[in-house]
Amino acid sequence: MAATVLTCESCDGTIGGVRNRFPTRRGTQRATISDVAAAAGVSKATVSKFLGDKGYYISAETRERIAAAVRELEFQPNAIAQGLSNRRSNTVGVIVASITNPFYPELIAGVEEVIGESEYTLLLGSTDGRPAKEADLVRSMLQRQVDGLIMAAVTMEDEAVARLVESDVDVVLASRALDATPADTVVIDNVLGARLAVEHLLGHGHRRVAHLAGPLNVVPFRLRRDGYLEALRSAGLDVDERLVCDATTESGAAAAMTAVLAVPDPPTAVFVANDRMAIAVLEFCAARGIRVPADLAVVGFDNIWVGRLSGVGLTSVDSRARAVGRTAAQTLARRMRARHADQSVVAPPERVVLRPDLVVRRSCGCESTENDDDEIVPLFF
Amino acid sequence: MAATVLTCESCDGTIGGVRNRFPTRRGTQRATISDVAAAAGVSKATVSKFLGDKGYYISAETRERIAAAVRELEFQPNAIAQGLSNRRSNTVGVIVASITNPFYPELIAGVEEVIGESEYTLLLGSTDGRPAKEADLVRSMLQRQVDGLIMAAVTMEDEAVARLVESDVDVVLASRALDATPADTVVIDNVLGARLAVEHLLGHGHRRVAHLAGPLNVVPFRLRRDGYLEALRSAGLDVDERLVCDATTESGAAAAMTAVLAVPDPPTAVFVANDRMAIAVLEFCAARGIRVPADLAVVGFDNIWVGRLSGVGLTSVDSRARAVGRTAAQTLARRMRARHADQSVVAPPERVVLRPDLVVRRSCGCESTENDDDEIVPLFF
DNA sequence: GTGAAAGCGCTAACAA
DNA sequence: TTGTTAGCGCTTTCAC
Repeated sequence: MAATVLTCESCDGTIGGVRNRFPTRRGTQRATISDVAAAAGVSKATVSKFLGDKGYYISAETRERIAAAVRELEFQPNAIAQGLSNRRSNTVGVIVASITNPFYPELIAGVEEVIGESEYTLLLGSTDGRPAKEADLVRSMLQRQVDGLIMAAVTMEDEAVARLVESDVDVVLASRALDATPADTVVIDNVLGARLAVEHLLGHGHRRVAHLAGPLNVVPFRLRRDGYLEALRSAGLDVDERLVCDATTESGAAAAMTAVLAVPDPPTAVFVANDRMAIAVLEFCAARGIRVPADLAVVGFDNIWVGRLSGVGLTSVDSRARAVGRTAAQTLARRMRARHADQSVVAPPERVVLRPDLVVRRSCGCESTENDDDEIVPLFF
Repeated sequence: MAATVLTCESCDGTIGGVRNRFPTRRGTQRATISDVAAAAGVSKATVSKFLGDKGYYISAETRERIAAAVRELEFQPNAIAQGLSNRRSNTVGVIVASITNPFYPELIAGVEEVIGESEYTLLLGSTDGRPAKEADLVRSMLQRQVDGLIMAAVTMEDEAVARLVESDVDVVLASRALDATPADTVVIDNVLGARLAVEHLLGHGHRRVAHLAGPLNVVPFRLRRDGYLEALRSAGLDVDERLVCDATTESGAAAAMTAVLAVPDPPTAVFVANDRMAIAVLEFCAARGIRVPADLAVVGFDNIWVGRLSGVGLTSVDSRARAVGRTAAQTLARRMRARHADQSVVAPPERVVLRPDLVVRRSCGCESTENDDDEIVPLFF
């Protein structure tokens, strides 16, 4: 049972003449290491050694007495206090652009897969693509002394990111690399991914391929557009500026598509910079009676799970969210371990580039070749 | 610029005869309140007062000097230290069953919507439906001194939850209510939701309605099954046990459906306990050439966004994930505020029951009536 | 083997 | 208006 502090009427809430800042609080106070020490009849230091089991010698008898006290008082070490003393919080921050875009939960799950095994806990933040919120989150996480930070959403200026990377937290970028500053990075090859997509469409015989881009101040989107351009040029095709546009919302996507399709000699295919937009395009087509892929072939990017549903059948470039998350977490873990063990030798930054794959389904004009791998994942949760 | 600690060769890393535990660390040390105090030529206390701006009087001049020092040193208060001193971490934990089930990100987004405005940060955990992991997460969050906890996944024993609720953290249950112990709770009426679903199917003339249930040790799933049974009974129909079954994975769902459809006088409709499973059923039907809704009408539960895609068209009971998250966060915020302000008066626990709605689309046999509300949400992130 | 003491960075009560 | 001081709960050094 935890130490219960009773409301003590005779007591004036004073300790050594100085008023206690936290007189009597409602409920049950948590036991502290001092309580345990007192109960076991030893010093705090001994209890601490016992708890840390870092190879200190403690007599079997003392050991047993402490264990009993811990059990009795249901003692749980206060991680905040430990953190202050150790100068580490055992906590890693993960900043994503949007928790409701299925890409990110997948990435987070990858991070959890590896971090969850350790003693670390995840501090999560979602920026909704708002740079201000991103800055806020970074600040707040640094103040909370995260030991490491995975940034899967960076709209910040390169320079700000660089400052962060050079600070004394370990940072892994999981969305874009930095040109000037070397930093641990795990990304996919966005240019290649886009080329894969566009080349596939060209392979189907399309010559007028549009591109629905994301906001070009976000690096991966810019790279995807670059890949699109490259693919066209390598095929000896001219780029028609009117076929490249971006949109911000569902209705915006519809408007953009309307505009693109109104161009003389309209596109017969479109490469969309991410699946959420691609799906919006699919919906747009369904509503307008535009047949996919007969009238318009569509390829997306990210390969979120929705795309594989038989009613959707979206061909998409797999951006390996889970693998990115996993790799980023591994890189971070290695980094943190190194810092913990040794304070001077710094390994050079790692830059992992994962290879995206094109997952072919119906929307590009192929027969769905996919051998839909039955997931062994529980469906309830 | 932050205070840089240079590697000082002449210095023996000793302070007052006692060896410093953290000699010289790589990189830039963060400035502390003492650094600021020194730089501004005032005491720590004054700096603290300045930072907290809790209406302490500080001369304009001092104020300016401190501000300058803060700026100069890029001082960021250490939230861990603040937490230790204040006995609060300004952090709230959110435990969900699965981050990759779209229901939960939606709930989390709701929580963020209201918590994000405040100074609190989210500590996130996903249990994957594993009770052991759930227990671990709770422990770890308590050790990290979360000020509040939102539990959107409870497989724990009632009694354990009750102990938690009676502890000195504020807890809001967002998935099930407790029978014995009063506790802040935000849930939807699962029984009603299930009735809505089944009654709708009965309204379509179905008389043989199957139920694909979730694991019945999880309260909401049990309640949904109860609602299913109630609806049948109120309609004067017999319950055929063979039409009620559960499954664990995608292939399991397929097996369950195969079994159910093999029963003599097979069902013409099925009410599925959540959308992930319902979608698995839809996929199953598509693969087998079973037409939905002609051969089999399907209604799910949760109304995850995927259902509204034109290629899916899943009729489903909206479980108001976002609203639940938002409400839970508001309740929690109120609770934490109260605790912060006053330590004795305890408001009675709130129990909010949200009303689920049936969202009608094609899979039940209706013409899709849905007026698909263009979201004004950005599609990129 | 065990304990006393100092200190992690911050806050608040009280004195000046 | 500002400073002194005593913690918050824990870890580690160093002395016993």
